[in-house]
Amino acid sequence: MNALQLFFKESHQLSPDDLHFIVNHFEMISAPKGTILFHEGMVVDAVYFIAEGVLHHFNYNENGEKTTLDLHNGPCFCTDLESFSDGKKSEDSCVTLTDSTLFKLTKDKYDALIKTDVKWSNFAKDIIEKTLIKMLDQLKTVSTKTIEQRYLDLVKNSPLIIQSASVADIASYLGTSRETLHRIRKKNIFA
Amino acid sequence: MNALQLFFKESHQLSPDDLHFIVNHFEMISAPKGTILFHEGMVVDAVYFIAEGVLHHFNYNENGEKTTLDLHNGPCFCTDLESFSDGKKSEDSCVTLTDSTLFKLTKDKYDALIKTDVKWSNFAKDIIEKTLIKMLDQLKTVSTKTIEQRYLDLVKNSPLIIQSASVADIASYLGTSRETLHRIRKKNIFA
DNA sequence: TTGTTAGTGTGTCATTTGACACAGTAGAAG
DNA sequence: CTTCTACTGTGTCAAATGACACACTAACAA
Repeated sequence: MNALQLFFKESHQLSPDDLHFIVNHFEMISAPKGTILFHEGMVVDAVYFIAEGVLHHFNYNENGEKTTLDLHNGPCFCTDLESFSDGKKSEDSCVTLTDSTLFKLTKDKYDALIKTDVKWSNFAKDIIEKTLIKMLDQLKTVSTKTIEQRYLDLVKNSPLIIQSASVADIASYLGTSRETLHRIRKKNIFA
Repeated sequence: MNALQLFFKESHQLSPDDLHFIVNHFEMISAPKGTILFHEGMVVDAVYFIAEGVLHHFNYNENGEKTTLDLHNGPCFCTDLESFSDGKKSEDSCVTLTDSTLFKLTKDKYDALIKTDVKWSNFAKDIIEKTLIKMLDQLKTVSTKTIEQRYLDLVKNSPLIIQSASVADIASYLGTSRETLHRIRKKNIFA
């Protein structure tokens, strides 16, 4: 049983047949470090399930400065939803920071799946809803906790991200400068 | 035709019958300034459509400090999704800052609606998806733009929020102190 | 009227932060 | 091995920020 099946089995009650049916719509991809899932200017026509690996989701602001939007650590889904959903050109890019195992679901197959059965429409709704709850929580965390607290949480909960991403990218993710993150790290050598 | 019908008509293609059917599940509420939609500790068993009015969505962190999570300005939906979806006790509170017109959909009716027809399941999925895209954009804005830029955007796009919320609450929403927001306002008297 | 309360405007000051500069290091490529 | 490149570590300093303090105003109740 692969990571995708395990994820679906634990998060939703699906019969073995349903599990098999849904997983067969995904294509497994072994993506070495440095693989570009999508980049600025392209239409993102797939959603990826990250079974294993760390991914860097970023964009460039109007001054050409790189901003880290997210550091994904599987298992979780990853796409540019606005591009995937509306067919717009993406403003973001996403690259693997470690060798990764991904499962790709193309938009064609996704759309077909949604139309097949109420069950799959509700399935998609639940996944989107869970993602929204996660994002709302992230927004709450950003406005409530200090950068130091968030860094320590990251060290505790996602050591793989700390290992794989550069200080500059982590600093950008936390919304501070490379130097300030360095001060925080020096202060918390024990962590 | 009321604001809810107008919103649904513009955001989704619905037949007049469908429009009538869905809107009839909502209850219209005239909520004077100071009305509490939900508060910390209660299970939020309804989703609200804000037809008109400004609402303050906030919580208290572990130090007992009030943090503004959102300042809603209709037309838009408002609930504590995690509480509504999972039946958990809410950590947040939501209060009207102006006399408001709301449309309330209880969880019972929502659940029944979802089961009725694929159409309503997909309808809910689309609304949740749009909300998620909005939240992702908000998260991007928070990490990309300066507080001053965000304040000026707020003045430009949501003058009602600026008029209705206190300086302290807006500062908290932007992630800064009352005093720093005051400096920004002094610097931009023209705005 | 007089308190009372909540919110605003503003000055001072210590602290934090970001920007800049540069040395050190590790890994890749020749 | 040497060179190149990217990243890390670190010091200095000016600027931004938050905390504190207090006067002022408006709304409301006694």
